[in-house]
Amino acid sequence: MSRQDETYRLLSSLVLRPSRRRESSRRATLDAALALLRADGYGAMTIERIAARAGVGKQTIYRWWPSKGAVVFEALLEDLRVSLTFDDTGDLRADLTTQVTSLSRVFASPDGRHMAALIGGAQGDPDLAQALLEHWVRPRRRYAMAFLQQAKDRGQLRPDLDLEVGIDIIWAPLYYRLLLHYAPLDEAHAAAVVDAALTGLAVRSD
Amino acid sequence: MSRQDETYRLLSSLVLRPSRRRESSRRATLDAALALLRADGYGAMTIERIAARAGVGKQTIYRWWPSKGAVVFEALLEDLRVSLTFDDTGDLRADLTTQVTSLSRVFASPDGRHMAALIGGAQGDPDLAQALLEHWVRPRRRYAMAFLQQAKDRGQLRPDLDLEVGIDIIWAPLYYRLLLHYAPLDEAHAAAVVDAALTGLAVRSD
Amino acid sequence: MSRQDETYRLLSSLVLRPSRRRESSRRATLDAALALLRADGYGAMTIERIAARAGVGKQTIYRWWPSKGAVVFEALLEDLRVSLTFDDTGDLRADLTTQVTSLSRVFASPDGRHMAALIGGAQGDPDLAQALLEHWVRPRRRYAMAFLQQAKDRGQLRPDLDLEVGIDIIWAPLYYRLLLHYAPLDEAHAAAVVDAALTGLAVRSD
Amino acid sequence: MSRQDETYRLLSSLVLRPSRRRESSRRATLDAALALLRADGYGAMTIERIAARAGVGKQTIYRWWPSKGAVVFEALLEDLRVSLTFDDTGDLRADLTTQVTSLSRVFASPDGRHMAALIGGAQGDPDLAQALLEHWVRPRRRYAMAFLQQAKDRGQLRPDLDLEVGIDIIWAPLYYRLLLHYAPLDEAHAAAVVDAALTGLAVRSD
DNA sequence: CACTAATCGAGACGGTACGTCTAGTCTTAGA
DNA sequence: TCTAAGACTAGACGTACCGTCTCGATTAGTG
Repeated sequence: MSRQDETYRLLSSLVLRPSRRRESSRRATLDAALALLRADGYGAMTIERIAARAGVGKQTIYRWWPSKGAVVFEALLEDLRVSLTFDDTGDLRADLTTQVTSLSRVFASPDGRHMAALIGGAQGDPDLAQALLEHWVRPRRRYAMAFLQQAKDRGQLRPDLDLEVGIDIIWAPLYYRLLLHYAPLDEAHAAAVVDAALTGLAVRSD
Repeated sequence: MSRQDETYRLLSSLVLRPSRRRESSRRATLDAALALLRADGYGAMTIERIAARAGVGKQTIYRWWPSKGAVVFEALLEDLRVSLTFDDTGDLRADLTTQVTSLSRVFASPDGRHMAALIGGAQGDPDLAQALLEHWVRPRRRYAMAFLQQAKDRGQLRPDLDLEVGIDIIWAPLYYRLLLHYAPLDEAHAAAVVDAALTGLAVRSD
Repeated sequence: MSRQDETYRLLSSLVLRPSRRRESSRRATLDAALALLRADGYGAMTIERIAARAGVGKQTIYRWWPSKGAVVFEALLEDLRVSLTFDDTGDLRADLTTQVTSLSRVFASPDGRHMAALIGGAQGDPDLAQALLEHWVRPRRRYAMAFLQQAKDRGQLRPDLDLEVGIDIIWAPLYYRLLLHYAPLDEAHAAAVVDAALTGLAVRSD
Repeated sequence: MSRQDETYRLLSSLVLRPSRRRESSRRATLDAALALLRADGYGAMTIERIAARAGVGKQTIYRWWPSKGAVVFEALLEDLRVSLTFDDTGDLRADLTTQVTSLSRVFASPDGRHMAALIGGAQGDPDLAQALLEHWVRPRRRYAMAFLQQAKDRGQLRPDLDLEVGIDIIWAPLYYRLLLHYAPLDEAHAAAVVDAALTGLAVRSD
């Protein structure tokens, strides 16, 4: 390849980006990925099989996604459409419980296992980890942060509270149970977590 | 052979079972696994390489461990020796902070990445998941439970508190940060989590 | 995809089949097989080692040959190029002796051991047996048959003779000595066999 | 071990040789070998399986036989008991035909495939080759030689005939057909071979 | 008749190769 | 030019046997 070709290619990929990417191949790939995920589970999937089922060349997948996890995550995310937004009724405890319960239900469903597998896969796949952070973790925390900030502004939360830590305390237990299989995820647990987080474990010393 | 002999033979083969497992092979395998883990990371390891480095037949590994993850976990656990026990000075907040900080330090160290990889691997490896639950999660929670129960008995915790939920709220954030890579694990975070969990997020309504 | 397209696709895959087999891999495989055969002998060879020496993936070998024996036989046959054709000088005894001696020399050479190993291997490898029959036994017998038929037409052979049996009697002793290691193969033996076969063992009763 | 001990040991092993070999183990091994040969064929057998079926330690087999082939050959030979002796009625052609047909029948039976497998195995197993030569080939040829010598003495065979070559010509075709699978072995073929060998292929030139 | 050493069954061991699978790259024909 | 198809190198998978090596538990023959 000549120097000029190279330059052109670089420019076009960054700037012009005609993006001859064929939408039909993208769709077929994601559909196949989702179908295989639901049928066989994350571990049993391979890029080879996704390509075969999608009627798409392997190269086409490697061209547009950095790893198996990235394909599967995109497919699952597109399908999952878990609500990000909070109802803000003013009843802090109720609104939080609604939100936490909603995620808990997803985690308890078959798709919960797939999320777990993806988080698991991300431990050895930086691209997937990146995608997960960007398209799952950060948006969720952003909305939660806004919600809690409003509650704080209304004086419903301790004024000295670090909201990042608050989010950790409320949501981390769901991920813990999802990934450690210590005990099942259910609505009672979700509600109890919100309750304990808001009230605190310690007796009131004042 | 007499009937009695036969019975004896059967019993001895089932019950006494001298288990001719050779300790030297076990040691070599675990040492090799640990060395490779530290050198290349969990993802880059293979049973083949563990066997080669240990100077052990692959079959010998497959004979005694159900999966790569199980070998690595046993090796890491043996080496880690993270303290399980709590100092119980009576100062609940201080004791919890000490304990949580200690685990946080492990998670922040290189071995934290290995623990993350193992928890990740457990999502697709039931044997590893089982081992993790049995030899990591449950013992830790058992000690934490005893500790919190004593605090509760002393009247330091809310009498209506579900201690399982309490443990979740205190420790889950560490696993969350370990696995989701949202933000680094450090001592300040550990202390803030303990603090928020004990005090609660909400303003005191009374 | 239209119905016609589908039909075309099916037909082209079955009939046209461009066979994208890469000649360079075929060559490297056969060369490596021959080199290993000559160096270590048939028994000590493995598909693994052929692949390694050829710089070829194992799968590529398994894709195109049904067994180790089939690869080795193809390699040896390509290299051996034993003459099939007969000089037909009209002197039946001399021509046969020339031909039998020629094969006897091959059998007495190092390649003879390899042929023996291949015939041995064919006893438990139907694919190799098939290849041996198709590319060694049958062509040889076809030429021998044509030669003997001409001699018979010229009145040099008994008119009631079953030529298949005639071929057996002349050539089988070479295979017998090759495989049973009863006594060495040499030119004197080859000539004696031709002589005895033509003349017969019995005294002439007329 | 002292020098004297060593000497004693050597002597006793060579001379006294109490041979504590347990006949029951030998029997069980050979029976198991034969059963597996008949059930699965030579290629599918392993020393491991023979030992397991015989209820015998692998070491015991390795102690007394040099290779799988040697065990199987001993087992088959013990069971086969093909007649070695010739009826000598004076009718040379008839007696030979009887004998050749008898071996042809064995080769055409399932045990023929096993003999073929053993001859095949002998190509890569010197111990088996040795056993085959000693206990199959040589005894057979010895008897044939004696028989043909008598015929020669009676003036039924050409006085200048090399009897080794004569034996080759008569019996080799059976081995050829057994091992090359060119055409089936049947009684007609056996008779035709004897006939052609005795009479010769060529027209009588005198 | 007890002793003692070879033999036995069992099966773990270090190895090697098997045949399969998938990764990720490369080649080719066709749209 | 980009795609699908799929062949390619590479190498791990988990299994099967190899032949060697303990390990106690039988056996014989000997002392």
